[in-house]
Amino acid sequence: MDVKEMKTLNGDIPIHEEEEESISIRKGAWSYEEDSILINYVTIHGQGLKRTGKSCRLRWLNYLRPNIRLGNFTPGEQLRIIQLHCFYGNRWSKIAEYLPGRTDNVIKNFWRTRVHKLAKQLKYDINSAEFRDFIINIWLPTLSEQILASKAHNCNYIDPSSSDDVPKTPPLQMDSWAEFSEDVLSGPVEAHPVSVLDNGLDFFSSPFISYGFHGNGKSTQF
DNA sequence: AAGTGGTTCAACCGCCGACAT
DNA sequence: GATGTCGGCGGTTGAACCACT
Repeated sequence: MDVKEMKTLNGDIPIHEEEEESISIRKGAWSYEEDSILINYVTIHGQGLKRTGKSCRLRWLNYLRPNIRLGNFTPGEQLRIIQLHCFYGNRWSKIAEYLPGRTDNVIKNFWRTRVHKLAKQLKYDINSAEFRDFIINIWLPTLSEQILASKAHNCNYIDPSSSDDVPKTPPLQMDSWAEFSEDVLSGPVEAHPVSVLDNGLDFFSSPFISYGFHGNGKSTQF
């Protein structure tokens, strides 16, 4: 049973999600009314799933709750993740606060699959200065180009991560980051295929987040 | 078509801190 | 203060899927 279901069991009118956020979580001893609600629910629905509360919670948070965003990360989201990871490290839940509708789990998966894979294929240590330079000098500028191209291509799209409700991306502590303007980071963002760049990078070779890197005898995708 | 290896991502695990008793 | 419970977090696993031979 999810939180919203519990809140409507009393026969009250359904609670809007905005209101839901403002309702404080009760702790401590259960009241008679709460016991009644729980008994009624189990009477109607049975004890239900052979799942732990922890498992149910995870399923709800990562997949079922309203406003969850599924699907591939946009260039803007990727840019923000990379930027935020430089600031917060592996604090995935913190990073997720800046990406509405995205969970810490999917961000973690993105980092561990796409980014680690890229580092491995380029034969860089994920924490090395060389890989950091690659990100700053090649990957991020390319993402920025894609974002700007998307802006030009689709003026009506609004990037959810740029809404006023989302915390601003924290300041980065590397000089190179200053080169990336707020204009790039705050504008509308959507993935669009981008043509081959003149430096030999072939980005967006698939409709999903998949890039090719050809150079120095290395060929990879991330 | 079948086998194999690589990739993705949802789910699980273990730890830790907060809180109630 | 001691103990137990629970939620949140980051790390890890494994099933499903995909690409290639």
